Amino acid sequence: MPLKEDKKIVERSTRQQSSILEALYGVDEFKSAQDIHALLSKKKLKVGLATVYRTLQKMAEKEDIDAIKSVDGETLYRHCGQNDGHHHHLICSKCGLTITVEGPAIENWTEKVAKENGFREVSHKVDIFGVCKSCKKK
Amino acid sequence: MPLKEDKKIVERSTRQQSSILEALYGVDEFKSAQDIHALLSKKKLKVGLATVYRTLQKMAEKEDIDAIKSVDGETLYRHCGQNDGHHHHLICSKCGLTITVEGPAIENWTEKVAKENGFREVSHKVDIFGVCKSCKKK
DNA sequence: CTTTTATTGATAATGATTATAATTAGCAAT
DNA sequence: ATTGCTAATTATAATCATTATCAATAAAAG
Ligand SMILES: [Mn+2]
Ligand SMILES: [Mn+2]
Ligand SMILES: [Zn+2]
Ligand SMILES: [Zn+2]
Repeated sequence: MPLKEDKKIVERSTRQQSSILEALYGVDEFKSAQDIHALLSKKKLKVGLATVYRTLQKMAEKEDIDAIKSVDGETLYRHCGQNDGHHHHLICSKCGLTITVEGPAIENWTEKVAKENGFREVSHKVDIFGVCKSCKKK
Repeated sequence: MPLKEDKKIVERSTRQQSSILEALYGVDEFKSAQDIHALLSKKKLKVGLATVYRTLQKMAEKEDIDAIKSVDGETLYRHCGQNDGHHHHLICSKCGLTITVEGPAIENWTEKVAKENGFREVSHKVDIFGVCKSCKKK
């Protein structure tokens, strides 16, 4: 008789996951789990809050979406269509307008600083918050 | 009779504030409000938790101490003796070892990126997390 | 269809931070 | 030394985002 088979982790696709994905892809600002949940509710799509949290985290881990922490500690997610690799953000703290930026300059700098100090497995998070031009006018 | 005098906001010094200050100056790692509160309790110094929170925030606003957000969202404070101006940190996520670093490179970069995109009142927070040399050995 | 178990979701629990409101205590003037 | 003003403190309740539970549901495989 065969011993316990290797557990193979099966991925299952669900309507909930699709809904969440779709909702996030529909906006191009950073949104919190709560935001997305509210957004789905408004569309009469019933998805549990816990599921929204779980799904967004999982997608962020897989790097399918970007995650940042707002100034007041909330985790925000965003789908960054045009950009696959490592990058950073310039975010308007008034309206949420987000611009994706790349920077060999900082990449090199953090690398260098870390190396000089004998650090390994370094990660950095560089997000710039400010007020965009159109918000400045008001 | 004199009308109401200009309200002068008086700063009052208290034993609580001194205790908190002292506690923070005694360590050179980033500590949370809760950490400091526990630390004071251990020393039989009774200071309300709310007071610790308030005092640390106020000191951070005044730039007397540095504040960062840990990966899991906690606000951490540290007294950075040798450095007054704007700077960043290289932090060991295992042991908390913190190295203060300055970087004209990123300063210029963020400035440039912001300007190019018409952003104003920008602020950035660049903290590098990694594993220090001695932690790597273990 | 049946089995397996990943996934969901209602809800309770957590945990950091903040608000409240009554009490305490600097400090300048008397 | 005493008083008055009000900043500061503190115990406590309230918030609020996020996580843990765990029974119920439903993909995917056979
Ligand atoms: Mn980078
Ligand atoms: Mn800087
Ligand atoms: Zn804006
Ligand atoms: Zn270390």
